Amino acid sequence: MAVSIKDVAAAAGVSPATVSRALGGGKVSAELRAQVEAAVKQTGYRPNLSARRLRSQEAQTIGLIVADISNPFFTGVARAVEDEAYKAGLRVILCNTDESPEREAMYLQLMEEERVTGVIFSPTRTTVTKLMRHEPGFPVVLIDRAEAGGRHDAVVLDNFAAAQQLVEHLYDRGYRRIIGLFGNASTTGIERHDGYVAAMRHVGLTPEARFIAPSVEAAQHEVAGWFRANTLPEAVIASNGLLLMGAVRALREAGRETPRDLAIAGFDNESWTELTGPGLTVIEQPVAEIGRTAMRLLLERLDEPRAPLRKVVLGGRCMVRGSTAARGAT
Amino acid sequence: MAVSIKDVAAAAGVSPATVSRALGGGKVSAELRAQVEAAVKQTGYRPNLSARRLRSQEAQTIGLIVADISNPFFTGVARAVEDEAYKAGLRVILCNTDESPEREAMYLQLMEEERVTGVIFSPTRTTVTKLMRHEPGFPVVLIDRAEAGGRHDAVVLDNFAAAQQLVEHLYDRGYRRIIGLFGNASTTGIERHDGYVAAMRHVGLTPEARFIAPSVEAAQHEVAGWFRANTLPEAVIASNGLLLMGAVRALREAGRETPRDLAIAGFDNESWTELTGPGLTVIEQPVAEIGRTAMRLLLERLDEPRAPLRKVVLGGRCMVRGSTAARGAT
DNA sequence: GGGGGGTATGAAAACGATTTCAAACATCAT
DNA sequence: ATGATGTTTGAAATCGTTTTCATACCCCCC
Repeated sequence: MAVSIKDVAAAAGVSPATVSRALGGGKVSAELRAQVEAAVKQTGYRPNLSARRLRSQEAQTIGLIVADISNPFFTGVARAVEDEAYKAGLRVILCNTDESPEREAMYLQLMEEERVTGVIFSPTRTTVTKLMRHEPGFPVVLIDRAEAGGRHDAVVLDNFAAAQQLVEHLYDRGYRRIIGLFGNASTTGIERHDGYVAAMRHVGLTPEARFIAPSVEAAQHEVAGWFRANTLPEAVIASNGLLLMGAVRALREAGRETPRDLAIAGFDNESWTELTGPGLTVIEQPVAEIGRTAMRLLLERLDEPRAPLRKVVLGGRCMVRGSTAARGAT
Repeated sequence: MAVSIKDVAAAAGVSPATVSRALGGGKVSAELRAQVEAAVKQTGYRPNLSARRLRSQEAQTIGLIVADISNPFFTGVARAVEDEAYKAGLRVILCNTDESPEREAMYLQLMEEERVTGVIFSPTRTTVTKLMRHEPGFPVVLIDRAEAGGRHDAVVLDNFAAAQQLVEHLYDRGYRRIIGLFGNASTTGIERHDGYVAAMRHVGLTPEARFIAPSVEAAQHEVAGWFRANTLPEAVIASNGLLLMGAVRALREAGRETPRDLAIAGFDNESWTELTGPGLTVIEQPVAEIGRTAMRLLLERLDEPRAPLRKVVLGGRCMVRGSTAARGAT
């Protein structure tokens, strides 16, 4: 069917071995190399990657398994990972799990069957514990979410400190009754919750936390409930971009405004947070840096499989905008 | 190294052929099948996809090459494609070109080397003409953007009609001086431009179109220029989500408001368009439907390679929001 | 009881590349 | 001139599957 290395060899009047060497950068006389290149051009030869991988036993491919491809945080990370991988001569298989443990398991198995070189992975809480049992046949670098035990390299945000920052900022601006909204699928939700609780206690306030599904709808429903029940707090902290959007939607639907009726702060500096109302105060994550670091950790791990585990913790930056203006200033 | 089908065969006391048949759904006695399954479990066997693909000559994999993975339009399409592919037992390799013809060429070549079953592709204008020369070794379904000549199946929005709709809507609301902002990388920009011009002429207005790079920054810069030069129109139509965001940003930076100072309408019903200012009037594209249809066309093409070409044109829906409230109503 | 027809199984070929190994040849020092 | 050494090339083995082909077996019917 398609043209194989044998056809090229025949056309160039050399052996398949020589063609392989000429294309793979081996030692070949300039004369034969030219013949081979001409033959390649003439026949329109394209190497068969399956055959190459089978024989050489290296896939030159990494898997990138993210929880939600429509979340700007992950697309940002993906972009950085892809750029770095490309520089290192590696291909990337991008997989989207939608926070579903079943799909995570499916993709991890697929990665084994593809015999990938390594995997960068943002697991759900469910899988993170399961990962510790069955050891896959490739190194794994966790991003965004890490295990407590820490059996894999990881790069994460300093979630505890970031949540603290938000609480302190709101406290400084005069807000006292502050509810925290956290995603229940990931470990980041827990860490941010812990930072929130610690900071609240530290300034002498009573923490009120809600763990909900990581979706716009769940957050919107939760916050809308506060309006209906007339139990609106002074401020809300949303643990990620989806929850943040849900909170904003609920506010708009109720015909209210931030910060007059409810101060809002959250995570993920998505481009729309700048454009809604007076702008939303958020923690900006160093997205590209996370992707680059994950790739670097993976490459180093491949180089040195027995090196000690490493967990890189990056700091977030608080972008203050109008949604947390000083209380009563309006 | 890893456990192969021979190891399983040895463990089960059968031949490799039998193992292959047992796993592949061939005819095997219940007894042996049970032995094989036990052996698979015991040895932890995972088939090697490279070997399988090499021998069976079918990749069971499609490539999905999109122009911008951080654009919600494409993530929406990708999600639908992935779901459908999964149902059909196909894997998906997702590639992001960032509207770069070089990366497009690179990925198309990669797809050839992977010997993929087929490709779904949103090409730049540059590549769409080049595609017509070199015929790749797999069927291609174009999405979002199609060739004029039409050598490949395609599924696109009715861009002409959608742009018309926006112009008519703005005209009805009392706006007269309407500038159109179009992306210069894709064929959609051209089609939307044509619809805009036709509709403007039809109602007796003078079209004023600008072709710019498909980025937030380019649009922001363009619109900001209008403020500086004091040549602000009454309304602007932005040809996609990025340009729309640029226009909104420029407006905010100038401290102005929509629709009082400038009416805004555009394409792509991204979730933030609902949350900014009084909401933005946009054309909603049937994202999931586009993905599903593309996958269906591809499967049908694989089934019937010689069937006549098909181009599916889907209609958009106009979501009217506050950014195009009747002129002077405020 | 012997031949025909189907079925389950295994041996071996094949997929398309890389890599090992050996052979051929050139180079150079003795 | 001879042997040692190194370099370039080709023949053949190999990677882990699937698939073809042959074989052995069973069942049934005449």
